[in-house]
Amino acid sequence: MKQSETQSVAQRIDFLRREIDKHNHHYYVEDAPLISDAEYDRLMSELAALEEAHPDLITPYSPTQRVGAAPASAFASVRHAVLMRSLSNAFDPEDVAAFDKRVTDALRGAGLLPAGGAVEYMAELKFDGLAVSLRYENGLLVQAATRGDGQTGEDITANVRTVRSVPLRLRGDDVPEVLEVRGEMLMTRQDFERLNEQQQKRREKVFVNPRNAAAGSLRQLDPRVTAGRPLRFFAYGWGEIRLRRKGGQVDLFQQEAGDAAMPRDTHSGMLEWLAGLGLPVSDLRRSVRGLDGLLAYYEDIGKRRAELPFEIDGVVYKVDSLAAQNVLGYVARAPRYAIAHKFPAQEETTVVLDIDVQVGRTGALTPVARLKPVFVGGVTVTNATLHNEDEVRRKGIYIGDTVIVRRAGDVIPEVVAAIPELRPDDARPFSMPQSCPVCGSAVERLEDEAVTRCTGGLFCAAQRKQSITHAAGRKALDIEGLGEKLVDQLVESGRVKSIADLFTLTALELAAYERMGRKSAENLIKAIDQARKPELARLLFAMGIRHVGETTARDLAQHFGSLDAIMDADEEALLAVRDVGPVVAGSVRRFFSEPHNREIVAALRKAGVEPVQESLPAGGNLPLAGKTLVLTGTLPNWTRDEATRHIMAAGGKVSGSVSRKTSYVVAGEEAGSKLEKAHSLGVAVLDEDGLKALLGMK
DNA sequence: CAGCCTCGAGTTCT
DNA sequence: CTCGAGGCTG
Repeated sequence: MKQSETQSVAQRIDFLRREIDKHNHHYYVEDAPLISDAEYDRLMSELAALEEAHPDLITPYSPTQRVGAAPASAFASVRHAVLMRSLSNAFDPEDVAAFDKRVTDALRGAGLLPAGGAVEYMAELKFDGLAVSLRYENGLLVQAATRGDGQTGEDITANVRTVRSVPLRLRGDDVPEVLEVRGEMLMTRQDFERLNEQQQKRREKVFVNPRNAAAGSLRQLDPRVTAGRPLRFFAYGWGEIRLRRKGGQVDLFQQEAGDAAMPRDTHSGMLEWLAGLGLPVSDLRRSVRGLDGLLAYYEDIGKRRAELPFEIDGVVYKVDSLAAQNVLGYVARAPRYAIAHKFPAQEETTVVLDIDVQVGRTGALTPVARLKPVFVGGVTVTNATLHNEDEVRRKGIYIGDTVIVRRAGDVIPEVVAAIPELRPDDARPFSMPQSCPVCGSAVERLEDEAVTRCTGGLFCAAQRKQSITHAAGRKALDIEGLGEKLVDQLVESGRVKSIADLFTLTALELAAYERMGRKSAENLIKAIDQARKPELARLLFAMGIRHVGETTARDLAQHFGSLDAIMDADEEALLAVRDVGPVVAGSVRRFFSEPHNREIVAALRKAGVEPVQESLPAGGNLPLAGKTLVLTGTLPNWTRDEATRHIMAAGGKVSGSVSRKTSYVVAGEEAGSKLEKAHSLGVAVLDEDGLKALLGMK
């Protein structure tokens, strides 16, 4: 091969590497790709082909060489040139106030802060991932290590090289001779879920949370496995830094923050400097002033926590001036110039004391974990549903196990997984009882169904109680004052056997029950009396027919117009209703062919209960006709029901789940997964004002 | 027949 | 809110 040709191949290879590095940076660090994935792939394959033809030109810093090393048998240990410290924690505003006061006093004492002046801080996210240290020499990534005990960590260079947001080469001409970057490895929630789906398909280990997934991925002995894991990196600090003067001479050697001649003189400036070298730095960092600034940042991030693509467990405050940091120094292993302000944990471990079985309105037996009380997500959790038998098995939960409990974006606590390593010898597996724990009737579990049911029907006190509570509910007959406790008494005394019996109660009679004064008894009778003219749809829903919920009840009421018509409808007539198939039709048919249920209807009528037909929304040009909306989070002024009423009055439909067919998602405060889904499907998102505007109310 | 879209049912804590 | 399951659509 001729000299000039080799020369031009080398030039082309070099050009391709620089191009690919650039596009990597825009894609993974700036989050703003300049070219399509296909174009990127073309560059990569051209480079790979050239390198294959000219193996002598391959260097370890080529983008094709991210997966280089062969599987290792163990991780070597690495001594950090500069200690990797931990942070002290603040759990409430008082802790933060104490921190700010300590800092303010110390800096005033040192003459670095005028009297009355507030401290400048840099506030940033506290990522819930793994702390790592990256060492660059002359701009090239030479080593990556876990935090370990802060002094010594494990060498995970081969794995970290596969992470695309970690540059193998720093950008720019003026790279330091040595730079140790400190930061966090993590996985986004979306990537975590995708990975788990994949793992499940391959019948491999499913991870409990993004943090564990990130940790597990970095601890792979085979870097090829790590390469398939979608890890991200964010830089937030540094260890050793050696800059060079023009001409290549080393200018300074930095170990501790605040030494005289760092590349920048503030923490925020340092992070910008790191970003300038091509390292990913979160753009949710802010410069703030004084205690108020710190707490405002905490609040702001807390609100946005659910919509962040990755998990955080708090925020971190650092005194911004490096000179001030230096004055403040360190206590034990933690700097005095910084503190982590933690959010209430969203995940905790606790112990399953027992697994009880509850019986629902339809007879469904639900296992419920009784937990050792644990504070998670801002509340103390003592119970958590385990849904059904299969779920308990799938999660491998034994009574006595230590388990991970989560209270994620939503409200309802969930047992995520058991930790089998902590299982005591006397732990015992859970099994569904053979008979109903309330009435003793046999239980059955139909093939292809996940739930086990009590066959006792209304003979079962649990089912009687639950069906009456259901009928009194806000979306059914809306009888205020008929709570669970009172229903328990009424059913246990035998006075109330069905919803019809409610309408024969007298105030005098009621006053005899526990915790029922004369006044509240009279109020309840008034509430019951108001329920004598229910909308047909509400009455139908109140009856608790299997497979007939709020929506189906409304559809049936609208289609048939009267209770008699529905009671007498045959299967064929029922199937003509939209969204009613054989299962629902059969269920309605069976319910009303049951003499017992027809008796209840007769008794209701005798007690003066007569359904009224609801009025349909007026025609004309309704602004939301044909639109489907989904509500999530808490709106500033309207309750969920109020918003629903307004939307329905405008001809719109309100649905519970977001799909491509959703016209708008109306998001309020603390919106959860539905908002995320709306973003990922590209569905338009409104706030309350936006909704009002659509309704023509603004 | 598969895949999508909804609905129903059960649940926690203050 | 989430899961399971019913019903409809391509």
